[in-house]
Formats: sequence, C-alpha cells, structure tokens
Amino acid sequence: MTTSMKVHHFTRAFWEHEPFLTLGCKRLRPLAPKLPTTTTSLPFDLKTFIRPESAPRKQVSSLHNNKDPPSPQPQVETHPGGTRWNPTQEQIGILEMLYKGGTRTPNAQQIEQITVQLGKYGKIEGKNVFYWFQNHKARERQKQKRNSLAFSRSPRTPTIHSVVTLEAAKGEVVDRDEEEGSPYKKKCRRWVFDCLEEQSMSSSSVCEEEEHRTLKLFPLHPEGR
Amino acid sequence: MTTSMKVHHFTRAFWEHEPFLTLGCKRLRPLAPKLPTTTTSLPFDLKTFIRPESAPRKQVSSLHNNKDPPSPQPQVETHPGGTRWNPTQEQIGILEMLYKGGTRTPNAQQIEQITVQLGKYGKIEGKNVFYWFQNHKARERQKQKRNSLAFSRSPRTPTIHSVVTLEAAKGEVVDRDEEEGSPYKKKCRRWVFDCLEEQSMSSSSVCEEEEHRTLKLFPLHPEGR
DNA sequence: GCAAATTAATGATTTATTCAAG
DNA sequence: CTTGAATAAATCATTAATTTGC
Repeated sequence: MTTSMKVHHFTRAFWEHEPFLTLGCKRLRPLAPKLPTTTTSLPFDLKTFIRPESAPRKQVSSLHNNKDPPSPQPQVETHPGGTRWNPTQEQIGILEMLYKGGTRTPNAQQIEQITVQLGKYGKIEGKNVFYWFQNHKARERQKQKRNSLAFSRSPRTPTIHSVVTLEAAKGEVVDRDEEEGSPYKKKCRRWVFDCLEEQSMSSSSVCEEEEHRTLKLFPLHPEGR
Repeated sequence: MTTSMKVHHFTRAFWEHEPFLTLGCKRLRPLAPKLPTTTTSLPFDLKTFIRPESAPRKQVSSLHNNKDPPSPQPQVETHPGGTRWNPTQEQIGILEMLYKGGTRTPNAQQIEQITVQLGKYGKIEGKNVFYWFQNHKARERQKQKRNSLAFSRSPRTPTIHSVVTLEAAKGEVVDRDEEEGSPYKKKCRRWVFDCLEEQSMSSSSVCEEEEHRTLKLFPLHPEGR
C-alpha cells in the first residue's frame, strides 16, 4: 500500500462523493446525470470523459513525450456540434465602437450590459464579450508592434535619423494606443464570479435554503494536459 | 464633430442604457444603483474607478526599457478592504491530495464539488479553487525548472560547455516539465460557464420564468488600464 | 461554377508574469 | 517570502475566405 494508492483512493472517493474525511459529510445526492443536462450551449462532452478515445484525434502531440502522472484523465474532446460564437456585423460594430470609446477590460456589470444589448442581434454569452475584448486588445497590440517594427526596420540604413525615427515611431504608437485608452488611470482589476440573480427579491422573505446561486464558470475540461 | 466625438457619445449612451441604435431598443429600466449591490465579498472598487489617483503608486519599471508599446502598465491597485481567501490546513491538505491524485485543471463541476467539500472547513469560493490549481501547477513547474537547472548546472563546468549547458538545461527543463503532464493526449479543452442550479428539480414543472441562472463571472474591474 | 484544399481570422484556452496581501 | 489574485502572452482550434483543379 503505497502513498499513491492512498491518494488514488482519496481522489476517487472525492469525485464519487463518498465521505472521505472524518467530518460529518452527509452523502450528497447521487450527483445527477449531469450529462447534457448542463447549460444548453455548453460544449461539455461527457462522452469523451467516459470514453476518451473516440474522435479521429487530429492532434498529433506524438513527439514531446507527454506523460501525465496520476489519473486517467478525463478527456474533454470537442464534441462535434461544438459551436463557437459567430458574431454578426452589428455585434462587431458595437464592440468596436465601445473599444474605440476606450473600453478595454469591461467589468462584470459592463459585460452584462453589453451582452444584453448585443443579444438583440444574435445569440451571445457574456464570456464571448469578455473574450472578444481580450483578444481584440491583444491583437491590436500585436498589430501596433508589428507596424512600428516594420516602420523602423525598413528605413534603417541611412544615418542617425533612423534611430530617431524609430524612437519617434514608438512614441507615437504608444501615445496612439494610450490615446484611446480609458481616461481613468489604471487601477485594480479583479476577476469575479458574479451572478445574475436579481438581488432585489431579497427584500421579501429570507430564503433559508439559500441554494448556491453564486456561479461557477471555469474551465470545463476535466483534467489539464 | 469628429469621429471620436461620435464614438464618445455612443459609448456614453451605451453605458447609460440610452437607445443608441435604430433598432427597437426599448429603454431599459433605470439601471439600478449597482454600487455595492454586487456580490458580497467582491473586491470591487468603485472608488478607484471614480477617483483614479489615490494610492502611492509604487511601480517603477524605469529600467529595462519596457517597450510595451501600447499600454501604460496596468497598475493593479489594491483596494483597502480587500480580503483574499486564506485557506485552512484541511483545505490545503485536500487540495494537495487532489493535486497528487492528478487533478490539474478541474472542470466546472469538479470545482463545484471541491468547493462544497472545502467549504466545510472554511469560507471558500469556486474561484479560489480555480486559482489554487492554476497557481499550484505553475509553481510546481517553476520549482521543477529551477531544480533541473540547478542539477544540470552543478555538474557542468568544463570547457566550452557554458553555452551548451545552458541549452541542454533548457531542453531538459522542457522535458521534465512535460514529464508530469497528464498521460492522456491533450485535446480540446474548453471553458464553460456553468451553473450550480440543481437540475434535478427540472422533473416537476417547467419553470417558465427561467431566470437567468447562467452565471457570469469575469473581470470585475470597470475599465482596463 | 463548384467543391476539396489551403490559408487567414479569430474565438476559446492555457501558460507565463506580475502585483501585492499577509 | 509565500502565494492568492489578476492580467498579458502564447497557443490551440474552428470557422470563413480564398485558392486551386476540374
């Protein structure tokens, strides 16, 4: 009986909702089907979790011996019908407007608002909005970088000015980017798990069974690499 | 009237819930206070959003010409009353057990389960679990890297080596790092916004007012940088 | 013209870095 | 100085453009 055995047992017990520790851990409910029951549009593929090897496996990764220690990993494999958000022109337009307006990392509330608005033009979720801003910001940055590099590189040869030019270019870029940045200084950014539930109803009776309403939302893949 | 003007107007209108586009955008409700109404323990600092300049600004970043072209460094400013999760011994123990058991990037459901279990030993949220695994994984990796570097560095000294050693070390590190990866091929991993709502009750009557239960969860900061 | 085959964009995820609380 | 929290960078994967052979 090695340590790994113990760990393994523990892990299994944990996932199976067995009382694994001394505390009064009342056995949870059978852990519902949880199959496609999850939120509708979720690409959660339980099948693959159960039967990892199914799809054509496009990924190679043969090289670079990937050895993962312990568990038999859950495979979240793309499920066929995996659909990613496909923004409409209106949605893109609004998002770009907001971006130009200075929005870079909208907070939970802002994302919610944006999502609601954009929802008028097509199916969309909050995470799509979040990702869009992250990606757009990052890719604008790349673009700027490329541009300034290209700019500085080509005129390179003459005398001194090239350098000057380079610096100037950089300065410009920075300014430009900053220019449209939000007017407020940067401050604390934080992630948050936020819930849509209307808190207004709290006024009436206090729900004893305060069902976990706080949400979740995180990576859906069972096991990382 | 420049483009920026228009954009600005649009943005403002957007945040204020004014009908900004032609579509039948029925004016939303006054957009509740939304101040501290947000989830309880959230470090949402509205103050800083309003009054950016407050903290002593500690960041230097002078050296190492950080030509981060665009952005002006993100200043994550802590807000005063911010309280971060302080894990108990039991919690840490369980988390490490799970980690040893092979858990690296738990999915939404797993995180939920873990959170519930750990909740018995102290206050905790899903995001804490999420972050813990991310950090632990990353820091284990760093440790491995450091170790292997140290290992390869000591026995090395002879002649040309220094350079060679460096390269070799890097190679080793990579492998080592991979070494503890999961045994399963890597495949598609997806993020998911998942909700805790018990899906069991769906059997009875279908709740018409399907209140948005899908959660949210994203960055809570008002404006990026 | 059109469908398989490439390539370009970009949505979604993971990994690396950074910041600061305790 | 450890590590929770957050952001940025890198990467993966899928959809849409575009090209190519017929």
